[in-house]
Amino acid sequence: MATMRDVAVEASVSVATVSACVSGRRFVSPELKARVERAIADLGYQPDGIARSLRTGTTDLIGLVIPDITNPFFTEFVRDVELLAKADGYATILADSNYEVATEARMLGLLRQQRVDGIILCPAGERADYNFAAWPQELPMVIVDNAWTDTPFDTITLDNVTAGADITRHILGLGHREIAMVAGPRGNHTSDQRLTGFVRAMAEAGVPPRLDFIRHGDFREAGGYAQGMALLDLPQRPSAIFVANNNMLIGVMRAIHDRGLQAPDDISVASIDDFPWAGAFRPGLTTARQPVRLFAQHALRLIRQRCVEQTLSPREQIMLKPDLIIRESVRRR
Amino acid sequence: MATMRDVAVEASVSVATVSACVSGRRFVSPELKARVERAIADLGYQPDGIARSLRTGTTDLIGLVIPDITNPFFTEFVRDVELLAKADGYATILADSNYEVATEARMLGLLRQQRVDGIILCPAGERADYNFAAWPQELPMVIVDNAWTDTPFDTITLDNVTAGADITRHILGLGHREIAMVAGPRGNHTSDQRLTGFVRAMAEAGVPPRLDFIRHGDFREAGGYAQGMALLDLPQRPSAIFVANNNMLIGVMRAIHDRGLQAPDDISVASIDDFPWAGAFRPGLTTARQPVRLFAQHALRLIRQRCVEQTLSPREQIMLKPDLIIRESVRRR
DNA sequence: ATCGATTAGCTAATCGTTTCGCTGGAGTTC
DNA sequence: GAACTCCAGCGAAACGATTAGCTAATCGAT
Repeated sequence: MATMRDVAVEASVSVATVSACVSGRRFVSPELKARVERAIADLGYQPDGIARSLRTGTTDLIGLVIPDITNPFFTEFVRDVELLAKADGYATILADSNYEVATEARMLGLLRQQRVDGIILCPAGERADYNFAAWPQELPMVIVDNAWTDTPFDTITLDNVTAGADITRHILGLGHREIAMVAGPRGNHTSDQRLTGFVRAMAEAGVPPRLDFIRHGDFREAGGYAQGMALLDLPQRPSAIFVANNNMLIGVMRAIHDRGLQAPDDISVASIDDFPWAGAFRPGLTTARQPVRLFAQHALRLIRQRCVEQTLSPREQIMLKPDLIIRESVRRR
Repeated sequence: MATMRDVAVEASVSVATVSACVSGRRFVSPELKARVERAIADLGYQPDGIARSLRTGTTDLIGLVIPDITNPFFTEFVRDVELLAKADGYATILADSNYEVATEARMLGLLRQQRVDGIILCPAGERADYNFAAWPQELPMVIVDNAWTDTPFDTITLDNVTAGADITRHILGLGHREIAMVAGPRGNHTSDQRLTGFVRAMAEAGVPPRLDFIRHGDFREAGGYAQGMALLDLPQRPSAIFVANNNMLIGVMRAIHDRGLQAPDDISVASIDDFPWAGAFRPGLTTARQPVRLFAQHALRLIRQRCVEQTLSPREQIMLKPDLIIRESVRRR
């Protein structure tokens, strides 16, 4: 590989001048510039990003840590982040924590070592698991999606209470009273909020939810399947199921299928998180869609801001509203 | 941030000794080791990966370039690559080319600048668009999925002809004769191969395919929808449609839905590429599944191999068989 | 005692950039 | 024409690790 020194020799100038040409930060006379550019082309020179990073202290890399890229919400989020980052001249290091807090911690450490310019974290677990007192304050991090309120970091979340309440009100509005919920893991912040929304909307309607209609899954398909099965096998099964996320929804749909039932004829279904083909199959699924693109935009804006700003502005806690997308999976009762 | 020098001062040893402790490559007496470790803990020191990389010439980073992360095949592939890479101590830089050859080229250049240890490329376009003569031979690259045969690189692909033929034979075997195909873009290698398999199987069965039953989409949902619509609106519509990939399948399903038809009652459907919830909806979709995990394993094995090996072993061209997954979307005729 | 082998730990060079601060010639002002 | 200011271009010092090569201490063998 040709280095800047090689180019300098070839063009009979100093390395400083080559650097000036490449970066364009200093004026170089047209004559020398032409010589340097020729030499660069002749040698096929490409600047070494590592050396540059060492000197400048900036890598143009951002770290993106998510719990499960297979979940369409995160797939979409990764796509949007990568797209916008690229447009800003950043590359993205992707790390999938597989919902394991230990893995997540390892990856955060690794990103720190790689000297990324900023980190976007969609946490796998709960507050108690983290020790952010020791976090280097020159490394901006923004927490997206599953954020608790008392971190020192910027956060971006869905208004999960509203999302849960909106879906529940929609189901209630179509005449259902026997409504079950497949929530996420007990103690998970996001799950708790969505459950709160459900309970609140039910209370408003004067329909206290039955305890055995509230079940906790794992935010993955298997959990949805298991909890869906449990609900369907109840002596008196619900007339509608509200599922707390997309993957568990898939599991619930499979359970309904396996019990020889049809949605929405035999049982109605709705969930939080939209996905690209939620409308492509029968039944088209009614969902509360998260504004994923906005999540990505805010996250990158915050990182850029924190990277350049001198005086620390107060942290932002952004909470965005869901969009209710009504398709066919909840039927009037 | 504390540097190695700070640690050295704190522990009253030389930087060389600190380095020896951290890397474990040299023996250090227990006494000094303890002092160094104390200092590291006290200062919260973390080694600087950038500086290390500059010196050692290795970044423990691999680049992964794909055309569309939203496509479940690539989502799964990204997940597998990242998972296996992580286990090997590599981090993954993700780049989505959005099926644009120019973007892809930009990202390849960027990865080169970042001095990644290896690149896994799922090409967006065709051979003609690339100039790999100038590729630095110390940077291993393996081409996955949409690979042409005359590159200097290792390649890993599905046996696309077999996949196309398998699906077609399955449809033929259930009594269909009026079979249409929604292929990918004209001139795309993968698409051409799948089409070849289709034509070959039809010819074997003595059923020459009708020309207006062969249509070219864009490997994305919109194209599938458009071509599906065109097929459904034909005066004599086919009894079965073979779709060349998953995303176009979604589009075709939507077209069938929008025309008030049902699969497989009114029309049968099958495709290449499985996806996680292909079986979760009605109808469960019959597909030829690509062995994604194997793709990832081979790709990483090849990169590791090329990174350490002294003498250049001949390039490998790996071609793997699909798994036919029969569900309900093709009905006996 | 002396020599050589062994070894823990240190000094300093190195990786390839960026950038501070200097130099020397050209242009401007009296 | 002396005294100034400019400014293009250069030399050399960072950045923070790794590591080759050296030093000095220890030990055993002669």
